[in-house]
Amino acid sequence: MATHDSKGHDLQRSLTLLWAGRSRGRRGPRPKLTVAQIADAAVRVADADGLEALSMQRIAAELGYSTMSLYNHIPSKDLLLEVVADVAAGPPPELDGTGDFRHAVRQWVGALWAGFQTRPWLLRVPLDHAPIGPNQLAWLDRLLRPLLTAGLVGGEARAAALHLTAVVRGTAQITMDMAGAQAADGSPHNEAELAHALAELIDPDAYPALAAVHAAETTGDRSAPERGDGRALPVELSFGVDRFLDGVEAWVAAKARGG
Amino acid sequence: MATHDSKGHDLQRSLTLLWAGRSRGRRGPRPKLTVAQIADAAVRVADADGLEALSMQRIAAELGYSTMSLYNHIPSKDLLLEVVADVAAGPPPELDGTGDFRHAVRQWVGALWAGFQTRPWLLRVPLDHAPIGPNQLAWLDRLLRPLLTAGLVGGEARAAALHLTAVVRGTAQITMDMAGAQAADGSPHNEAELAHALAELIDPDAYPALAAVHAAETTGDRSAPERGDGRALPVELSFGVDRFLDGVEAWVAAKARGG
DNA sequence: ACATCAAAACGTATGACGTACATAGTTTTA
DNA sequence: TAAAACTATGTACGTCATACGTTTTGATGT
Repeated sequence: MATHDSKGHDLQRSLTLLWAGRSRGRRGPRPKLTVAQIADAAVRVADADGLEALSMQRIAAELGYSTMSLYNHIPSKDLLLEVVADVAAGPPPELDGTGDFRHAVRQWVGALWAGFQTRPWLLRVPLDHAPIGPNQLAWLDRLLRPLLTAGLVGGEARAAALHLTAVVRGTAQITMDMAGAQAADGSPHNEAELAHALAELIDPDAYPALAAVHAAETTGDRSAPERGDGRALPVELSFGVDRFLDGVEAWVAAKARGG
Repeated sequence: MATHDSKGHDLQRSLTLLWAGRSRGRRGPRPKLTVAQIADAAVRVADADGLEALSMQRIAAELGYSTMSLYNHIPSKDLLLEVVADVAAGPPPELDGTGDFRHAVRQWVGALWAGFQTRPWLLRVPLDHAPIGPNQLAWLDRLLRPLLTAGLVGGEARAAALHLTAVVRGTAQITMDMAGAQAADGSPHNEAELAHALAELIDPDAYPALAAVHAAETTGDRSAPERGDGRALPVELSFGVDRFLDGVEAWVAAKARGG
């Protein structure tokens, strides 16, 4: 009854594992296999064949060890995945510190987006608590810097950072999975086929707004929502992020005026 | 070689399954078991014990059928999950059409957020392509309406809708998973413990901005980022969404002035 | 140099999973 | 009534995470 089966969620274990704070007992052979090596191998496997191919057996094979040897260094696959996610995230980009906070934020967004392009499987890693890995924290820190210099105070900056992180994550999940699909085999259900198939389902009575938008995009009326102020951002993100930054700027300005 | 193993991604199948366009052959016994029944049972299981408990055997047991019977109505578990996700999403909320687009958008955001609270497992369902289920489309349509009346044109409204959907999804994923953890067993690693444990890891040299924000929030300096203009939205969302809406409003106003 | 012994590595085993396949059963049409 | 078309079931296979018991290893205390 006490053990609700429930995944451990052992925060302590997660932390020590993520931060490599191994206690290293005194006796016995020094481990030739390390958590870092295991995580690296896992990243290699996921990069090659996706997250669903990332089995303990596969990782062990990659390293030339037996499956169960891995469990001498990590307590479970779930915990390993946390480490893997942090390792795969890598260090955050260096941003321009030249005062233009919009530019810096856009750089950060672009870098995170690019990361998800490079490793789509990162989006499939189930996250079981707020990010606490060294790299995850570094990414967060890098985003907070321009937000703070822009004039946001603690709580606001935190909220804005959450907003931006969520946008990139969510947008990537929603828009990107299609890409993986068409590459799979020769089946040509590209964007065109989907658009066509959908068009027949969108009953203008049931979905008036959707039909209107769809119609507008099919004809030449595509009033391009890109732009901003020039610097490159993926189309899926630019409009939303730019509007958000407009709002943040206005907020800061209003605060300054107000006192 | 041609079959890259790759999951089917059979768009046609997905569509006909999602839209219940069963061809219903002429001969043979009328099926007593339907896709809808299976999906409902699946939702029941996921609601009760989470997505990881959602096995074909479990669904079959729930319905009193053998495991393999399910495969007479659905081609694979992946496809079933698509249907389940759409069913579980349910119909979108009715929004105020009283001209206040901000209010309507906030209502929508709040409803989606509430949905993810009610069914956290929806966030774990892997999405393999853009939403094409009836309910998913209905949600999208409902969001597009206030955005269009606000003055956004086709592509902009689409981008804004994507932005908002992504924000809610992403924010829910990032902030919410913690909640499930503490409920599991008696282990008391609540927010407090995590905050404490983290505090020791946040080296101000390595993470200056993060440390600053953290410090500001620990002392009484919590300049609350909530507010907006009063209507209830979850704290995690309100600041970001309100800033975004500010930006959208300004954008529309600028367009109106510009011609 | 040698004995000690914790830790590393390995092999085997278990139970759950998705689903291919062959079979048996049932109802509608010809 | 016979055949066709479809549903339901049971068995079987391969893969998964991981518990457990055994063997191997090599740094430490003597």
